Amino acid sequence: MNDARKVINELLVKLFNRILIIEHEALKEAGIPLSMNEVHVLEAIDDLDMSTMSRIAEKLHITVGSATIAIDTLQKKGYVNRKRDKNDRRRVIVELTSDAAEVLDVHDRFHDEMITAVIDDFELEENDILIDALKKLSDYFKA
Amino acid sequence: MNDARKVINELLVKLFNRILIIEHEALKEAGIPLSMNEVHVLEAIDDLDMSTMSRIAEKLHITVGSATIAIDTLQKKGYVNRKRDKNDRRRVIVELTSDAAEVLDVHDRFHDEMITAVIDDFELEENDILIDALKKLSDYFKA
DNA sequence: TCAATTATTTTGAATTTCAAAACATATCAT
DNA sequence: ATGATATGTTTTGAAATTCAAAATAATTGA
Repeated sequence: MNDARKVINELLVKLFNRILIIEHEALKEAGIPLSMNEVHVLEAIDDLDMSTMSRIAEKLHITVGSATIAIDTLQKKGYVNRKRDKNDRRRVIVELTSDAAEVLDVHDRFHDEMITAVIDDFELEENDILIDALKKLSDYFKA
Repeated sequence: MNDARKVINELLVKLFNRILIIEHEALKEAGIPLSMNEVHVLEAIDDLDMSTMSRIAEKLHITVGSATIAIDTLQKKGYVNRKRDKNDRRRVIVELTSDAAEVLDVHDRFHDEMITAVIDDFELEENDILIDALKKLSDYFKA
């Protein structure tokens, strides 16, 4: 296996786990009682237009039953509220509280710093090549 | 936020999860009764020289108690064996069975195909730039 | 209106996680 | 060599996380 393959594999296998662990420890130190899994639920809700239980479950690739339980504990912890959709009372809309917005802000800033650290040194042309490669990687998994 | 930042962030936030989901579904379809978490335990054991409980726990950033339980279920499923270290009988050495080796082979081939898909199109010079960028990303998290 | 569909929750079982206590073995100092 | 301390693993109890399947509730369409 040549150097390129080794480095890319190392990246895929280990880097992402390392990021998750670092983020998890940052939450712990900040006294935020959330797992990374729970932060990902908050992110999903933030991304969705109408964050119903089934859309949240679909986005996170979990069952709706699992979503119910995830939202239960986030609600107990004060990071989300449930409300019924007025047009279709079967639906539950999940909303983020201001506490959740704060957590997501911190999370966004973390990602921002991380990216800055990586791309600040690059020339514009090198940036293009990097983006090309990452897009290719990303596209490979969309298929 | 410019295009480079967006793509890199997208990659970090979503690509890894997508890979895990795809790998998990591949295991399911192959009838292998393991979660990705459990595969990562097998990988850790494979990587370690002397795979004692505490080394496995350290490598995976979990407590030794959690490692005990993880190894218990992998043992029940027939993917690992325990044996006592003869020089220090406090230590438990965990060994992979041939079933585990098979799972890791499939996992390795999956990663190989993935990498091939990404780098096949690149010129050698572009490869160097890509590796540079990925190393920078990786180094940032080693600190 | 009544059956079928859609949305969510509940249930029961298995895994995963932690911290702290319990247990076993080894090492070090006296 | 023996008693204290350190090291390695398991056990315990509690909370999260996951799934599949059953139960409940509301809507839609014939």
